[in-house]
Order: sequence, then structure tokens, then C-alpha cells
Amino acid sequence: MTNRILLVEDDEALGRQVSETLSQAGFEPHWVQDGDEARPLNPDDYCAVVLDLMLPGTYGMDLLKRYRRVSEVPVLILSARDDTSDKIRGLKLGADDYVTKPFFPEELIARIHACLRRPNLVDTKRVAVGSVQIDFERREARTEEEVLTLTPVEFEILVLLARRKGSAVSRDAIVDAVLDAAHEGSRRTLDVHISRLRRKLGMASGQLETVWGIGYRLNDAS
Amino acid sequence: MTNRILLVEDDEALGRQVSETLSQAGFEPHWVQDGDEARPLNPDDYCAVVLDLMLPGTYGMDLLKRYRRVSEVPVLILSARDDTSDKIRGLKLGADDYVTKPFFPEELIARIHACLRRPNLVDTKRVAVGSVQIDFERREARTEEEVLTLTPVEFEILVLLARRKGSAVSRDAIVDAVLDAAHEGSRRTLDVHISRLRRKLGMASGQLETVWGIGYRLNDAS
DNA sequence: TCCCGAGTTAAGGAACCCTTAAGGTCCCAA
DNA sequence: TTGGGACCTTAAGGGTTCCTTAACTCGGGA
Repeated sequence: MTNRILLVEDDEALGRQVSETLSQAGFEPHWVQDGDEARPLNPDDYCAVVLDLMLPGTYGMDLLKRYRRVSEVPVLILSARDDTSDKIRGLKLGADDYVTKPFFPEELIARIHACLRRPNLVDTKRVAVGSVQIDFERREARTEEEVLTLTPVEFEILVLLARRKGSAVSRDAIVDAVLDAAHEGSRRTLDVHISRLRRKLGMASGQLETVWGIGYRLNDAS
Repeated sequence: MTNRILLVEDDEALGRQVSETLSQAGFEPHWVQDGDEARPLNPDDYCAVVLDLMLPGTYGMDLLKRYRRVSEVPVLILSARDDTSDKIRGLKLGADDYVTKPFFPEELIARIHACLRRPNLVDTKRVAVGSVQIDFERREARTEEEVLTLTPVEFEILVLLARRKGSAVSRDAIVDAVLDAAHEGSRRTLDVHISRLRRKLGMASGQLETVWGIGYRLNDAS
């Protein structure tokens, strides 16, 4: 996990000040002063983005939209004290928090930390793990090739593993979470579900690894 | 167009004060002090909802979610000055604005007016989902071939699904929203309505998908 | 090699959903 | 007031999908 933070801020003085604040807090700021410069950057290279909505060139709002399309990185927006409508639009477009100018450095840092700590305020609509994509709203999962027709249990298992992608999740945890606890009988049931899930995953089945003696893990790459 | 405003506020003093403010501004406030009391109300009977997120009984957030499921009425949330995360969650769940406590009465009124003025982001008069078009004003639905003669319940179901097009909507949510909750009897009732709706949809019936174990979903394309 | 955890398959039964048909209610017009 | 129509609900049967179990196979680790 990187500690780099992308700072998009056209104001010279404010940008320098924020950069310094971020550095002192142990982050590694990357400061760009122009929306067009920020546009081609990959937001996933950063642990968070701090974005001033009042920008020349590409408008801040467009940048936000763009980043949201391709990534789930936390985005904080800087807004003028009284520009409520910008805050609202920003948040609805997926920003994670806002800081009102002028602000104390500690406040910004605290907000960033809060964003990094809290996984997300609202259940995110979609999650991608490698070539597997899950759309919670549609309640649908797909690989690069096709939409998967999963049963409720299979879908739940996939979601659980995806939410904790890269972590080994114990068999008990999965059984607890997605299977009817009453059927404490055969623990083998999970095997069956996993087996079928793998088959349906097709090419992507390699991402669903067995952690011997523990449980399973869904990896980003196979 | 009604000028009634639903105010959900448990605090006695604040509730009375806001009610009065609304009255003086020419609105007709309906003040309820409890989330559970507000729950069964139909938000479409009001021109706006003012909602305190800190509520006993049903949590304000749940109320907001519920209202958003069934209606597009503007919702303003009242929040404590420093509870940013509530504001953010509220806005992401579809609130249209927030007012921070304590506030000046004029501010609240101004915000309400702004919400009412602001043309909705979506064209609320009509919605199209794939080949299905719904005209709320005419209260009419049609496919590419023909105008559908739907019963009230069928129309409501279609509207609910169309408003959340692409999302899986649970059976309970649909029953809650469009069927008389008192008739908790047979859950099969919804099946019947869906069945008849599908038949009437004709060619477009493929867009109305069953999400097994969850509910239904209206897709853009079949 | 042996043991035990994990994978696979098939089959029975449970859960869920769709459809048809039969009341029941409400409203309107005769 | 009464008859009829439109609509909603309920009931019942049947179909589909899904979960579990059981039995067997596979494979890693001692």
C-alpha cells in the first residue's frame, strides 16, 4: 500500500502549504497544478486524492467523475466555505469527504485518515477483483467474457471473498456468513458451492485459491 | 402541486419552531416526531421532506432510504454541525441538501426553495427503460408497439422498477411500496401482478428479470 | 504409505416462483 | 338498489431452481 497522495490544486500558496502538511504527516504528496495534467494520471497509484474543484483546464468535477469511473480511491474535495452546491454535487459524484477552505492542516490530515480507515461510507456499487466484477445493485457478477448465472449462495460467497480480496477467509467464517446455520450437519456443503463457483468462473477460476487447512482466498490476479 | 411539507423531528422545541417557520413561509407543515410514525406515510403527498437524521425508532437513514426507493421528493436533512459523516451518507443516499443545526429559519426556507426550484437532474416527466417508456404525467406506459393498459398496481410496480432500472429490487421492497402492507397474508400476490405485467409487456417482457431469491430487476436491454 | 482435508458428482428434497382459476371488494351506471 | 365490470387477493397445482447430503476420488503432508 502506497502512501502517495495526489494533490490537484492550482493555487500556488495553498498547494505548497498542503504539500508540506502532507509530507509532515508521513504522506508522499504529488502536487499537480492543472486539471489537464492530472487527467492522465492513474488514481490507483495513490492512496488518496485531494482535489480542488475550482480548477483551470479540465474542471475539477470532470476529473472527479473520471477518477470515479476507473477507481475507488478515496477522493477529498476542497471547496469554498459557502459553496454548498459544489459540495453536494461532489459528494453525489462519489467524493468521500470535503474540506472547507480555509482549513487547519490537522483537519485535512484527520479527514484523510478517516477516509483511509473507513472502508467506505456507503456500500460501493461495484467491486472488481482481477477479472471478476461484482455489481451489488444489479446483484450480478461477471468475468471479462460473460455474465455469470450464480445461485444466491454462490453469489454471497463470491461477494464475501471479494470484499476481503487477497485475504484468506476461513471455512467457518464463510459457512457462518452465507449458509443456514441450522444445517450444521455436513461441512462439506461449502465444498460443493465452491466447486460450482469455480466452474462458473471459467478462466477466472484460478483467482479462487484454496488456503489449505484454513479456507479460501480471492486474488486480484491469477 | 401541494405545498405540504413533511417534517420529521423528534425534538419538541425544534420541531415547533420549524413548523412555525414553515407556516410563515407559506408551507403547510406536517410534523411527526417519530420515525415509525413517518414510515408508512407516502412521501409523494408532500412537496418536500425535512428529516432529522437523529431519530428514535426507525433511524433517519432508513427513512431516507425508504423514501428514496419509492419517490423522488426532495429531502433535506438536518444534521449536527460537526457530524460530517452523516451528511455525507445522507447525500449519497439521495438527500438533496442538508442544513446544519443550529440554523437560521430563513436559511432553511431558502434551501427548500432552492430544492423545489432546481429542476431535477432526471427528467421526471418520462422515463425510458429499453423499449419501455413511462409517462408519469399521463400515467401511461407503452412499449414500442403499443400503449399498455395497466392496472394501478401493475403501473406502480413498473414505475418502481423503472426508477431503479438495472437494480435488483427485493420482493419485500416492492410489496412494501406498492401493496397494502396490511395484507401480509399471501406473498404470492406479487407473483400474480408480475405475471400479468409480463404478459402485457409482450416483446419487452424479457427486460423484467427475476433475480432468484431476491426479487426483480428491469433491464435496459433484454 | 496412510491420513485427512478438499474436490467432484449425482440424487432427493426443499425452496422459490409462475400460472390459472376462483372469490371478494369497490365503484359506477342503470 | 342492483347488476356488472375492473381490480385485487387468495388458493392450489405444477414447474423450475437450488441446497444439501452421501459416496467416491484426489492430493498434500507426516
